Amino acid sequence: MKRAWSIKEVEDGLQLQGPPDFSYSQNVNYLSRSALECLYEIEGERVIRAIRLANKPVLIEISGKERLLNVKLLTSVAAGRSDVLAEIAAYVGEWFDLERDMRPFYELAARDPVLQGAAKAYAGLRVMGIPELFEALAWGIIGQQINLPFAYRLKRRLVERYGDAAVHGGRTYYMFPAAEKVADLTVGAMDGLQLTVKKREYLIDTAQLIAGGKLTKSALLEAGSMRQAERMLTEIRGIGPWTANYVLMRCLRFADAFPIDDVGLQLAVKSVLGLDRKPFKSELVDLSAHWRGWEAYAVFYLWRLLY
DNA sequence: TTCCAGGGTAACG
DNA sequence: CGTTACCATGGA
Repeated sequence: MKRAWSIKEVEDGLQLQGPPDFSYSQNVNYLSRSALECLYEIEGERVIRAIRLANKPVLIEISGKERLLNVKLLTSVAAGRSDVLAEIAAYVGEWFDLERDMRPFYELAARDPVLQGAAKAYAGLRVMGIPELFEALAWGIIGQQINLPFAYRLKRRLVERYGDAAVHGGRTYYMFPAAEKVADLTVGAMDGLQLTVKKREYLIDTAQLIAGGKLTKSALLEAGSMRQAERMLTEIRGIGPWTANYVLMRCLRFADAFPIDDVGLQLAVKSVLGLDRKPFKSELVDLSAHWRGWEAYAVFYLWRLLY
């Protein structure tokens, strides 16, 4: 199968050429949106993070310009360097959404009064992904019904207590905790994180499903349809429509995933349309009829107006 | 104190 | 199936 982007091995890592309608700086600007993020470090337009390969952290540093991404390998790899680089390329490709052809979205957005402003302002932005399923689900669960700065604080506490890390240049780079690690925790052990008891239960239950192989990305992708995958997720206690669609959007990359009940979406639409109240769900249903097939990108671009 | 934040469950028609 | 209480936690 032909990719819309290309991979080249170079001396210190990889050089990726992104697809059309991809802007490195737009996506890095998105990554910079919160100073509270704890899973990567941004310096100027360079991004450094640890990713999990064979359950061990490998450090990469990404830089780039326009459609180009340079991925520098900071961890020394003795054997199987090409295999490691291939896995890194796959991760970065998923993270930066390099596979998607976004032209249909931009055509649709240019004609849409709600989307056209954001689509123009952030042209080249992708739905930045969360490739690891447990990280995506956990981040969704953590973020339920709390404001974003607090959600970041909760994530940081969890990550610093249970996440594996790599040290480089005197700094510590954490990975999100492995599902296997959280699967073995108890509600009591998770005291002091400021997570509600319910959320702790949801996190542990979800971790156990993933660690036990009962919930996987491939099972969700092969569910047959987005609706089927959504059903698989919402059958899990603690994962409702919002969390399911959030994960389908950012991890499984369904372009038609749609967390319609999202407060951020409501606030963005309120702002764009100059309403004096949040839109009713029925209004969002009507507005989003124009977004069909691209709801996830519509939401992501609207969120970008806020954060 | 009240209201809100990138919701979810359970009970009830 | 759609509605409606009720829940949980910190911040403004």
